[in-house]
Amino acid sequence: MAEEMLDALDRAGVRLTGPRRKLAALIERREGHFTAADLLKDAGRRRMGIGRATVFRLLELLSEQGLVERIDLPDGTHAYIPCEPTHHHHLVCLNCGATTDVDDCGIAAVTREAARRTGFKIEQHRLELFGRCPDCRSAH
Amino acid sequence: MAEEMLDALDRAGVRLTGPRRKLAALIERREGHFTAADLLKDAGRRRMGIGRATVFRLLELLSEQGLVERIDLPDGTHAYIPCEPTHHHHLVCLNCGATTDVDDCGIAAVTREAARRTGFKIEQHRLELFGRCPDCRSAH
DNA sequence: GGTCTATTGATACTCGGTATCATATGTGGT
DNA sequence: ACCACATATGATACCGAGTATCAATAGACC
Repeated sequence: MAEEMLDALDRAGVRLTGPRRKLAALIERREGHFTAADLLKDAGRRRMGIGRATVFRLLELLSEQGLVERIDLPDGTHAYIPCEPTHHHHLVCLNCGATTDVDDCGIAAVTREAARRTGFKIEQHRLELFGRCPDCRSAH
Repeated sequence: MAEEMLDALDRAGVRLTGPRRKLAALIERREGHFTAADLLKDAGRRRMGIGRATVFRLLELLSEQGLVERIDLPDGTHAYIPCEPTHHHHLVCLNCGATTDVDDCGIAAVTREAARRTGFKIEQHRLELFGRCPDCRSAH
């Protein structure tokens, strides 16, 4: 997956620098959602001298490429999650933070219906689902 | 609608103070979404001496009562919109910022399907729709 | 009106994110 | 393998949204 990110960066025509490689590796070993501060802490712990700005810059790049997405958690805070660059929605575990992607699932019909009722022309949507992942459910 | 807010505050057992009344009135005359800074500017223009903290405090109260909701715009910024205290979703005009509420529209089926596919137990969801409102569409 | 607690506004702070800028480093051409 | 030069970097300063603190104020109930 770090490969995937680096490929995407390459395709985007940006340089494959040391900090970017290291950060991609750190993102890879993360599970669930994470914040920029989390990444920075990871980097700091390993004494890679990576600057705050660099972290934000990479997250922005990756999010332009759709490999990472910024979501809004129910408590109002932001987090990033690694994901596939196709349109999809996120399922976030409220307990452990694990995330999964789900594709359409019938949203198209919902937006069509909402458009019909309101007269809006709907151009984008965002759907986020929150709950308990299978692991956290079974761990009673 | 300012009445509605004040009633709700009263019901919530908090005091109906001057600043709260004034801010409720300001929210009422807003159209579409707004930020805390917008409200503060409104208040400043009218030389009501209302503090920053007070604005945030009221928005928090109102959002606990479900009369205002904080949404995440596609550009990543936050905004508040006045709305009904029942569960619903928001339609936001990307052009003028107008908002409407829509209720279920078939989301329940979507979450059920997503739950089936992933094994998650879904407890909350957030759906935001963005597009062009009827007025902005007709204004070619 | 008086009392007492909730609320206020000023101020300082935190935290996520961005702008700036001199320095360092990939990259493509030779 | 080297060079040149644009791109990326990290330090630092900054910004804007939101929160904590706290002495002063003002609702609410008697």
